[in-house]
Amino acid sequence: MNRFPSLNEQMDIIRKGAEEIIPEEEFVRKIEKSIKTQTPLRVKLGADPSRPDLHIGHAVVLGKMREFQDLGHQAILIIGDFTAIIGDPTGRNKTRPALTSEETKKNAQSYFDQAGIVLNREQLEIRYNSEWLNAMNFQEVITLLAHYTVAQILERDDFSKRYENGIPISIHELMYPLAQAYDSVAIRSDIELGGTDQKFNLLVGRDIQREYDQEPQVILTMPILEGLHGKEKMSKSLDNYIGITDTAEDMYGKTLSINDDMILRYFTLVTDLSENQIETYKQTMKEGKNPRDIKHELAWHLVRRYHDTNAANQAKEHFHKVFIKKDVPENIPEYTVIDNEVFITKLMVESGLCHSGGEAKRLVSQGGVYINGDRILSHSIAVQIEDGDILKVGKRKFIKLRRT
RNA sequence: GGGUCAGUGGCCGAGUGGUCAAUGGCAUCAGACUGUAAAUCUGACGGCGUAAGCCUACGGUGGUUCAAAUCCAUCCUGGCCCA
Repeated sequence: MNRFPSLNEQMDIIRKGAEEIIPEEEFVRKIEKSIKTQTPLRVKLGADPSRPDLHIGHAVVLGKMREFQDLGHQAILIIGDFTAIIGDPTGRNKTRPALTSEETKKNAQSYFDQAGIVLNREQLEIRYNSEWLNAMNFQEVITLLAHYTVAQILERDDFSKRYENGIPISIHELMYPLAQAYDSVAIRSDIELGGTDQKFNLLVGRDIQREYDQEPQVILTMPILEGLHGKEKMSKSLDNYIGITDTAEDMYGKTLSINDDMILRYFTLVTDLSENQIETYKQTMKEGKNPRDIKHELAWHLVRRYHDTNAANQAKEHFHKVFIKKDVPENIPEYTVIDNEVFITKLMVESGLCHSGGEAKRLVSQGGVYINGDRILSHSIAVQIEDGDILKVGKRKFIKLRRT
């Protein structure tokens, strides 16, 4: 009785969507050994508690972790509560602000709540890296640092670029990869997952484990998911993301606004469909089916994964109603108007649809404001409001007006 | 410690005494076209005001001047060179 699937079955699942497995032969050997000895592999994933809002870009690597869980391996989520006081410099061109320990704790909880949507919480080992990093004394820190050289650290191109461009690098930032690498030693990880942007940090883990006489971990990198417009990576600050906790309607709608050429990539990286199913979609698209229709399928599957089938159906219906038939959505916020007549710009600001009068004025003169479907033509007029009137600003902001 | 250069709107980056709410690019927003795609085109893009106009902004503070993002002093932050 084997508790693990065969090598080939495992490899097929694990390779899906993965960017790199380094080194792959070593990984195959680990899997073989695991099957032979009936011992689960220890699979490490670091969570950065300084960014508590997860989006489906983060879920790419979480999904891979889940696949390892489903194959019977031991998932270990490292909450980087200690390393958060450094702040991962990856991809940054400036030093990150340090977090207080309270913020970190709060964020860690919220991270866990969201990651739990994708991961199997029952089979998850959660470790805080302050457990061992806080316990190190200065001598132990020196010992760790002595295993690495400045040249090795500066190989990382975001460091070297900053250095060349005269952008400051604090000493403590250089220690980040080593701290993260030490996590691998502390939990004796067999494999560590991460985005391709983590490749350097993950590789340092191998070196350091070797220095501490451990069998080095294998690393598996997942692609970084592009945001909705397909240019930059998905990120909250660029506002091109689909949040794990977004409503079903938002998820559906945002998915529909991605570029056509990202449809298959999204299928592979963010849905739980098999490669065969995805191949079928690829074929139908090749045969000339409107990509729009495939995108609707994608959106449906995405919502189904993060909510459920029912929510997916409702989101689809909602989308058709509001954006295809251009009806007014249900459940829109209400705002109570007191006066008989109000200036349109004032109303837009007071009801929270605009940040300032200037913005409101601009929107009106550009023809983006409607009451009950009629375009408002002048920003300097007062309008009569009836109970139940619908104010629409831009493509998707609605408010229902109430009279007392 | 010494020398030197720099810090401008969400970002990049012009401007070096008045015509500067500050050229230009990116991002963003609205409109047209569509499939809430993409590409393209048009326009907007500090706050308050229906408007005339007023207010706040060019690292901080203080000063010179009728007038400063622009000049001076000082402080903070960073780069580079020398020690």
